[in-house]
Amino acid sequence: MPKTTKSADAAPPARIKNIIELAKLAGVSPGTVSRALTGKGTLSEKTRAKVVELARQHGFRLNQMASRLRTQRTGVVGVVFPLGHARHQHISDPFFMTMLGALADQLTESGYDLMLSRVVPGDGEWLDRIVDSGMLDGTIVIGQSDQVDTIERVAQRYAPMVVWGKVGFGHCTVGTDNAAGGQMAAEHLIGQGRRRLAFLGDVRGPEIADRLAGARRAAEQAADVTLEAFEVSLSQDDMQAPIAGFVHRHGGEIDGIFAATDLIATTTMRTLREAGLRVPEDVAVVGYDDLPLAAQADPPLTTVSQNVVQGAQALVRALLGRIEGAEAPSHVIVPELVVRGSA
Amino acid sequence: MPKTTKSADAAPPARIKNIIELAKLAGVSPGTVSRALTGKGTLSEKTRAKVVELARQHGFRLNQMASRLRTQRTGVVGVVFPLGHARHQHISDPFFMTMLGALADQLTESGYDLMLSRVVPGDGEWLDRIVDSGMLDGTIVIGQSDQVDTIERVAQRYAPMVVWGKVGFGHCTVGTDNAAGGQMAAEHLIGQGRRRLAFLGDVRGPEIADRLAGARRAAEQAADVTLEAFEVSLSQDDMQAPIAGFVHRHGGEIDGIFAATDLIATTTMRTLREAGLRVPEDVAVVGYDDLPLAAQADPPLTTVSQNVVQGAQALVRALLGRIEGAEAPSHVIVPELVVRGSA
DNA sequence: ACGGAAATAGCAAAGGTTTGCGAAAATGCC
DNA sequence: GGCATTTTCGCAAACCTTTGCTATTTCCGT
Repeated sequence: MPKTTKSADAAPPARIKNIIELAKLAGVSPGTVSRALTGKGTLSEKTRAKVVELARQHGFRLNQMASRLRTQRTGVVGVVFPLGHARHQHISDPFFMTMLGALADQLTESGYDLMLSRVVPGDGEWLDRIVDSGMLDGTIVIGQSDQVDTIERVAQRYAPMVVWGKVGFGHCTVGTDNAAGGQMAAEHLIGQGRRRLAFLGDVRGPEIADRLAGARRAAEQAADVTLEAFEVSLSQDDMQAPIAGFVHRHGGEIDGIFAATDLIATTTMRTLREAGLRVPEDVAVVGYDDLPLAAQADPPLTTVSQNVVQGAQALVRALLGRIEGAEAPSHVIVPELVVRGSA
Repeated sequence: MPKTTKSADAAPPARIKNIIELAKLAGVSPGTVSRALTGKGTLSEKTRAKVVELARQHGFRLNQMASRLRTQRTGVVGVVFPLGHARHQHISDPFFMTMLGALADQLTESGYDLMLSRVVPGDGEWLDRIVDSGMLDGTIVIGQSDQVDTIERVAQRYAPMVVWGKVGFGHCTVGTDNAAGGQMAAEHLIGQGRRRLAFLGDVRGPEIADRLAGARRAAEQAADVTLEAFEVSLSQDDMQAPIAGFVHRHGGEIDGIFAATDLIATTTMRTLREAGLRVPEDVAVVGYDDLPLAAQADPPLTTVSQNVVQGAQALVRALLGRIEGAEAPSHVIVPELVVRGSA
């Protein structure tokens, strides 16, 4: 029977696969190993040190799946991007990616991991599947799309969920005041002397509808200003054609554009330029979101800032509160107009 | 004893919480319920339909945590971004975000969920903790940073892991030929008549070091071309100061810049412009990555494309192969120079 | 209607950890 | 040293599902 040498870091004899094997090795019970490794419960310092050291030597780590099953707590927050309308919108959509980055920074700092869950739109059960998966301590939904009913229904019975989007539904929401933001955008265009405005976007999402409503209000309050809305998909792949069509048919008639998102705005600016129209001289353009790409655009895009970082903070704070069982209220972020070169 | 009415969709009497309760309700055994709901094993169509219908009525879904514990298969792939050097680099780094978006699209299409795991750099155990968490079927590491040793060690014992970065280590890697890309960038600058070149980046990551090496090779092959390297952090927060210092001290001397990343390139262009230097007339700038922001920059950035989408495809394909137990080899992507306005 | 083959479903162990309860051991005090 | 108190640790149930094995039922052909 070969004696294991005691030389430091000799190859560990065999890989320990669970708490029971380690317990046997340490001469204690599995429960004690658990207490030593999780730091919960009370244990003598000597025993704890022995177990921890043994675990280190053998590279043993607790099986998370089992812990989580037992404790009913996962340390994972799900982030979902419903694609009700705009089916082609990818997860790589710039707004979602920006929000996701901010959320990831916030969540990891709070000790949570982040899971991007697959969303199969089409049936009304997608959100139920996610929240009932048993994998998540909480869920963050980015954007209501045309799924308000589903979200509302699930929120009835599932507390740890926070939604980014239009505030005012039954579920806990964080978002900017889209109507106010839309109004600011239109008022800025009007203040620059623009009189024939166009709105580009897809109003099936309630946030977008509010932006248009705000802009309408501004247009009505001003004298001799017209505002016409054109349907443009929010998805990068599908917006090209309607924008080209719009520029082709109406490019010469209008002098101010309010785009529902920065992505629509920058794409439109490029299309306008290709059509020989100058921004902002011939047509002024205002976007919405203030993504990093807005500042990088040429000319730099004037846009309504949603302040994504602040939004992510508010989302995470509200969600953590709800996970603890608190009654986190909805939260409205005041939008802010960022004036750059495009209008 | 109240009899439950049979009216369609009457409020479900009580929430079913596990397979056992449902089994009791259906008058079958738990095992049968499992077979009915997972579709595995063999079962009469009648029994299956009855159980599935009952589950639907009560909104019951299997507890994923328990299934996963039992089957030892999670359907989740971890994505990690090691921050060895460049501690301040956030998860919201544009390259990482772009890659993450492409990976998310790929993985969700293959039926996997994606988990962003928290990385506490500092000790050599961060990767062990992630792969041993028992939560993941596989792991994708984005960038080697200065953690090659750790990655190498873990790869020895943990097969389902694929790394984005420099190809040529022991672990399975997908990445562009950084030396070739660096050479292309420098050759382009030289071809434009530039003679006094600067490289901006942090060579502690092997990918970046290769880019510099490739550029060096190009400079040496040309007559009377100088190339000097300056250390600039890859992190958005920390690159400002060194770039400003570089422009201040050397802005007038050099006529061509090869930036290690698009982010460094665009930041440098902005700083140059603020210093009164014109791009590309006074100084030509070439980036690396070809992120979306490169096309949006002003002037549009000439850069070496890493083709992130193709890279994500290759990563996912290799990983899925390895999860199945296959021997997926490393894969080199040929970089491509994208000439735009900046050089 | 009967024998045998095939289909169906139940039983119970396994997957690995956590934790309330109680027993044993250690400590403190006189 | 003896008793009361506190600390420490083991036991076993619980978390919920999956699956190999086997017993039972169904079906088919004759």
